[in-house]
Amino acid sequence: MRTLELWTDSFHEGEWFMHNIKKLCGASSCHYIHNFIPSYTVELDPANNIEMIVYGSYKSWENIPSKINTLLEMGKPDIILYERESDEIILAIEETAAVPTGNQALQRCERIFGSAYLKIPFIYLLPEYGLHKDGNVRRASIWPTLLGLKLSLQFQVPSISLLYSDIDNPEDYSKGTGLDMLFQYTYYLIKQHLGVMDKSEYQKLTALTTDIITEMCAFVISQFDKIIRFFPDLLRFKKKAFAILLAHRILDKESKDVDITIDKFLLWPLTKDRGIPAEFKDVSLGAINNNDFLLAIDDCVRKNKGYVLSQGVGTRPQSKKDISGWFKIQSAFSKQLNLPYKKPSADLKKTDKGNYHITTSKNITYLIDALEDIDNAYAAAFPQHGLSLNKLLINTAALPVFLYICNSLKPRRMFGDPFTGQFAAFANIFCYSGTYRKIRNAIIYLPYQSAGCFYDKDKKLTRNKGTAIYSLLADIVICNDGYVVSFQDKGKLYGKENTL
DNA sequence: GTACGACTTAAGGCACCGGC
DNA sequence: GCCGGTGCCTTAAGTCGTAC
Repeated sequence: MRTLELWTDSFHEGEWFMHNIKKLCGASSCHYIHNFIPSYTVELDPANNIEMIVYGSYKSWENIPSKINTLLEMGKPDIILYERESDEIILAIEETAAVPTGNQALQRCERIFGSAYLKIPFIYLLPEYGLHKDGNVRRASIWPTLLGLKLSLQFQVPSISLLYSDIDNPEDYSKGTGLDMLFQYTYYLIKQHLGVMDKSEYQKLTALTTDIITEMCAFVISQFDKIIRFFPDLLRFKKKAFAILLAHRILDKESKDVDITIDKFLLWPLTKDRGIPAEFKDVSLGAINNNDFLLAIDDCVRKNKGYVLSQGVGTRPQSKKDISGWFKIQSAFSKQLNLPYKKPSADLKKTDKGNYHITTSKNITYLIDALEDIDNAYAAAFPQHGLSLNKLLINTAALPVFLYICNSLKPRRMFGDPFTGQFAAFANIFCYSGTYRKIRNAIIYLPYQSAGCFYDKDKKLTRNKGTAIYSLLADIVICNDGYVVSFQDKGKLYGKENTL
């Protein structure tokens, strides 16, 4: 009898998984190892029994397999299904009831990316409709679904998002197709992994995969215009042939693709190639708090050298007391590296309620046609360093740029949720082609974060979820006062001192 | 044009946990 | 006990459509 291990954040999630997967199987029984570790024997089909052991709370165990540890470095999925005998992760699952508001909808995307990057199948189960605290219903974001489709194509591994609930029953598991599809798909993946899948079941798996992709595409088509002003690949998303092709690519890794347009999947064009459509004309530019670098980037957009995608912008003001405390800690981080810390030259703008805006640029995502324009803006705003971004990024200097801004002031906050997930989603979607060919530079700008936040007391790059993701997806990070951490150069710090 | 309110965004709060 | 990292969730304030 083969034994599978269920690694979860809590026993509760393990029990939830077993409760649902058992429904698709024959007889089952449960006993407890050492009186507390649940071990199920499940009749997968009349010819195959399997044992499933539930390990709750990842960090409580000493024998955690190294493959699971590697996956956890890029974010913690709720459930990981693993077989020790073959040392293979069969599947990772993320399950949430969170209402999709703002960047929260993107906060789990680094897990989606991490799994696909490690060629591990991933299923994300989330509500299509959620009840917001204001009493109104919100519909899910398109970004996790877009990311899943792109990753499935790039890494030839299932990365799917499944939706539950409906508009009249927000957050209700029993509505919609998501929950049923999750466990049906899981059941097939287990059988496929164990090599006990017959031909008719493989056909059913193919049909199910095609259905899931069709639903993911349909969801994006019905929802994109609520979230972005422009969507680049609509025709493909409407074609059933694409769902069939992608299902085939995911399930039959030996197959040679015949569709040479895969590389152009979801390609975000240059302004100079497509011009500025009318819907971009009224886009909101400008800064709340003055920032020379970002004002120059806004100018690029005004001159048709790039565009922004956000629809509506947000600001999250903070109290004066918190702000001054965080500035002190940021300064201390800079001091550790003997760097200056530069506060904004003018006072932060005050809100009606007496808080202060920390927002610089109102948009946090820019797609800029040429690195040269970013380089010019950088050189004008931070002349003291004498740095050329064109030279720093010499291997990718010909590529356009995705610029991500995080105005977070609280030290090291940007390494955690929701920022890491948001960056991971955008960096993959904007900066890599359908065959995972790099097509844009990914540049992060953190106006308030000291470069010192990136290093420990021994001046080594800190190891956390943020730096793990940046190492894979970011080219450079521009920190406070223009100091640059280069992830093309293993986290080396650049500035006028040219130190680390 | 402006007032309103439904809706979106972007930031930290906070609970939990592990190391010291 | 405190402190820092992580991850789920809350919320200040801006946006934008609509009605007058």
